[in-house]
Amino acid sequence: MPRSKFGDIYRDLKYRIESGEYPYQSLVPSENTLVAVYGCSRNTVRRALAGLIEAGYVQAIQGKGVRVLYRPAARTPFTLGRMESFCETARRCRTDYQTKVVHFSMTQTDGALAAASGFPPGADVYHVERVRIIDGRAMVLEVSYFLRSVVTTLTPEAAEQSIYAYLERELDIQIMTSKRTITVEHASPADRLYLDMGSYDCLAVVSNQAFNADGILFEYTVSHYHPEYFRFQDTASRRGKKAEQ
Amino acid sequence: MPRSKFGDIYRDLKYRIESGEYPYQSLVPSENTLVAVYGCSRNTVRRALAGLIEAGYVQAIQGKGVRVLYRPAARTPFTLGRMESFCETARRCRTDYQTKVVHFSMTQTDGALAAASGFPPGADVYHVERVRIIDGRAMVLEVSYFLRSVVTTLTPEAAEQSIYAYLERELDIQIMTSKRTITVEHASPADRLYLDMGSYDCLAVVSNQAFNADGILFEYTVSHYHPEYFRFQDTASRRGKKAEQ
DNA sequence: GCCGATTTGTCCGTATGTATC
DNA sequence: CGATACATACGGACAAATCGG
Repeated sequence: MPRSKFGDIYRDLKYRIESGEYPYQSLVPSENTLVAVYGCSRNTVRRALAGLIEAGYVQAIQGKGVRVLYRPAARTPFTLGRMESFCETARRCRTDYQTKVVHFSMTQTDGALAAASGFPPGADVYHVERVRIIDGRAMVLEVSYFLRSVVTTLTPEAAEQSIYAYLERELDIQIMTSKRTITVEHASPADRLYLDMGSYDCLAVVSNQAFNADGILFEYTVSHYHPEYFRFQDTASRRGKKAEQ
Repeated sequence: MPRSKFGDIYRDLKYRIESGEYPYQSLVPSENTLVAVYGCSRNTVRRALAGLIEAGYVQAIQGKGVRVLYRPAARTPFTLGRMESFCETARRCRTDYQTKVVHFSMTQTDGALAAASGFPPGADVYHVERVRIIDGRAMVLEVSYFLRSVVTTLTPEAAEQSIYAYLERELDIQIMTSKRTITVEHASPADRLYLDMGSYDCLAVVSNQAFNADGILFEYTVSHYHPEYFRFQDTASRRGKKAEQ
């Protein structure tokens, strides 16, 4: 279901760039040309281009054109980026994976958890701990808390599959905003218990806060990644000089 | 120098949010109200709001309003985010720091470096290695390559200070786009030689490609961060459904 | 160096659709 | 249902940067 015209144009241009029709360092057709091609206003074309800029696919150069910065990745074994869930990432990378629920309970946030998660103190939450197994190796330990006032019902069976698919399909809950913090920490005894750490004594820790369509913080997850299965990509672009201060 | 009206509005709203005038979970004034307040068109207000959404400060809810998601950070000792240089980060965090140039040379890209950096093979580059010392502890090892066809002159003295300030002031080179990849790796002998690794045997590795205003890749830097001084923050928001595929 | 054509950047006004209350 | 609020789209105008003659 093509929801918007600028979204269609965005996807079309993105596809043409990925397929090599607009190669690295070349200029895509000018905005006025695209207006004629797609039969829309210049504003709509510019919104599509803004999306490509944000995705790091192109860069606009005033007076010159829009240059392609995209290059096909030689190999991206397991790249975490933007707003994918673990299951989506695994599917995209065509890896074989499995999920094991090692803890499932209902509890209330205490002071420390409230401070770390951003939930109000004393709130009812589901507490779920899962181990992600990739190609037979336990690679990720995820400790999640879901606010029960939003996520009314949750079962270990749903957690065994994709929780996000369950939330979206059954409870009609979508993640609209996601705030992440990445750090590197010593592996804890729990990490050593559940994960195949091998020669590593550290791991990548991703703390994530998810907000639903109403702007309510409803999920807090801390994911512990084995170093060999952690990779995060990001693109930053300076637009107009807005960024400062 | 306020270059744009939507940039002014963006900064003003951001300041009001940070100062607590629009607290967490509240709704900022409606777009039409802001149009009246700032005396501009709705389009301009929306561009300012789009910036705040991307920064994770607010979230728009159709039919309801724009909700504040920002909360003052309790403790952010050394947060790497968006498009700051090391010196800017250090200044923002008011930490005492120092830079030591441990290598400076001119060379050409070989096959491996060309593949990793994205530079063309055989290109003339400056090769700079620097150690960042924070509060007397060597915490970051940065290995950088600068394309000489863009960065025509570079000296160890400029590298000892802020290279970006030098590039911007002296050579009028600005970073317009920056592509980053974050991984976690074992500490190499060079890391152990230069950094105070303590009990850690891993570090955060940030590979960075920087493009200038012409969309030319001119810098490739691999930064090795001590785990205690690495923190990366990021916000992702789903807008319009554009993100899929 | 100037000028004009091209191209992106900013801004305005308006109309219509959709979701919330 | 109507009022409010955000989402999408169109059109036009002018500024700023680039480039070629």
